[in-house]
Amino acid sequence: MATQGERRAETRQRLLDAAAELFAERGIDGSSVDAIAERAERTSGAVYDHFGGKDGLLFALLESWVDDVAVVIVAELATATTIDERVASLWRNVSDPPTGGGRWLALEHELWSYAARNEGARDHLARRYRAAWSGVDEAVAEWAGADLDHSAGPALIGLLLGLEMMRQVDPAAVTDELAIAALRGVVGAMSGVER
Amino acid sequence: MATQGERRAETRQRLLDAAAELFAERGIDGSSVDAIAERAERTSGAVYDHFGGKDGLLFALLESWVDDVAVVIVAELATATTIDERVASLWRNVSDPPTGGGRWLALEHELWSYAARNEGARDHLARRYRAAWSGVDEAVAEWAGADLDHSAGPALIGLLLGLEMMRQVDPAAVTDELAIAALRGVVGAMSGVER
DNA sequence: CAACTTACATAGGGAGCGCTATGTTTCTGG
DNA sequence: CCAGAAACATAGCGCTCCCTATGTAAGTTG
Repeated sequence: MATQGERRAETRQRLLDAAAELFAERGIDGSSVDAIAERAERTSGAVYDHFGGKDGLLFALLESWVDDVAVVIVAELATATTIDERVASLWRNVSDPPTGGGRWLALEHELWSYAARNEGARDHLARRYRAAWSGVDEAVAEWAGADLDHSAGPALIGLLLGLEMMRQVDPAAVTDELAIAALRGVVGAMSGVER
Repeated sequence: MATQGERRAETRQRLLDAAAELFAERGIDGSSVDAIAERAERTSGAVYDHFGGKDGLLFALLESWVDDVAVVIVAELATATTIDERVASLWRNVSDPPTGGGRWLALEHELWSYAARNEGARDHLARRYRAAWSGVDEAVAEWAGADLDHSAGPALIGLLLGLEMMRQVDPAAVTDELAIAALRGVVGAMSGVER
């Protein structure tokens, strides 16, 4: 048999995966602790022992999952050389993300809605986004080879999210070319290369 | 006494207003029918008589509320003359909307999450956004005085939504100047005026 | 003004929820 | 090998939710 530590680690991961799936599918409020435990092939007792409750599970999910995605994106960005390639890389990671099986945006929406009503979740979300902004700012400043007129982070991340939302409504309406053109337009506007 | 028609109309509006407030505050799942009715100073019986249930109330809310906002935005857009003014007008209507008391985005998020799990709501949302896109496309083509390289609707609406999301995380990070610069960048990229 | 209808209120059933208290099995340290 | 702890399972309490069935008062119609 496995050690207790191994058993515990696997149960933890199973619960996190199950929660991510169910939150995206049915919403946070729509996912009962029992349903999450059942999908993880455990029972609710395990959830309470590991995370103390539904909120604890949500916060733990937020931590683990964001770290995973950030690593992949940064790695792929480093291989691109032109601005178009970099922007395309960003867009690809949003429109066809490496993890989460396309339910990424659904979960993100759930977290937003939840954060709007929960201070702890709000702080979590704010930290995540501020970190992402400053990462983007550094990268864009480097590409542009100059200081920025405006912070590019909020505008670029916002556009990425907004484009993906629109693509969700109608995939045909947001082609890759359109997305890349729009993203390039914002990069240009923030770095002041035009006009 | 008022006529039955008047009574009915007022109850309907009270219920819609109460639902919009509560959905934004506590989420759709977090708002019970009884709580909505109580805020409207009615009882749950009135909700079921008027809308047949929670879903019916949500759909009715969607119809009425979108129409209201669209009218205001189109009217204000008509008074602007330069592209910057028009873009600023769009942004102002998103960042400081005429109705809903700032809870606009919270309700929008709720609807998105709900639509992800409900086909009827998904169709509603798609219709709304497609209408908004084509409206924006027509307007931008007219401003630019030329055909567009890409459909500007999805990119512009997406950026507006995304910027407002970022502003929600940190109001100081998304100044009006930044938002307008980014929006202008996208308009330029879609109409192909640069490069 | 009586019969009818409309508009909403009231009461409660049935189901599901989060969480706690406690039981059972598996591992670990001496 | 055996106490004790750790990891999870089980049972059930108290609450809330959506919805239906039914009651009642006000308005409408002939």
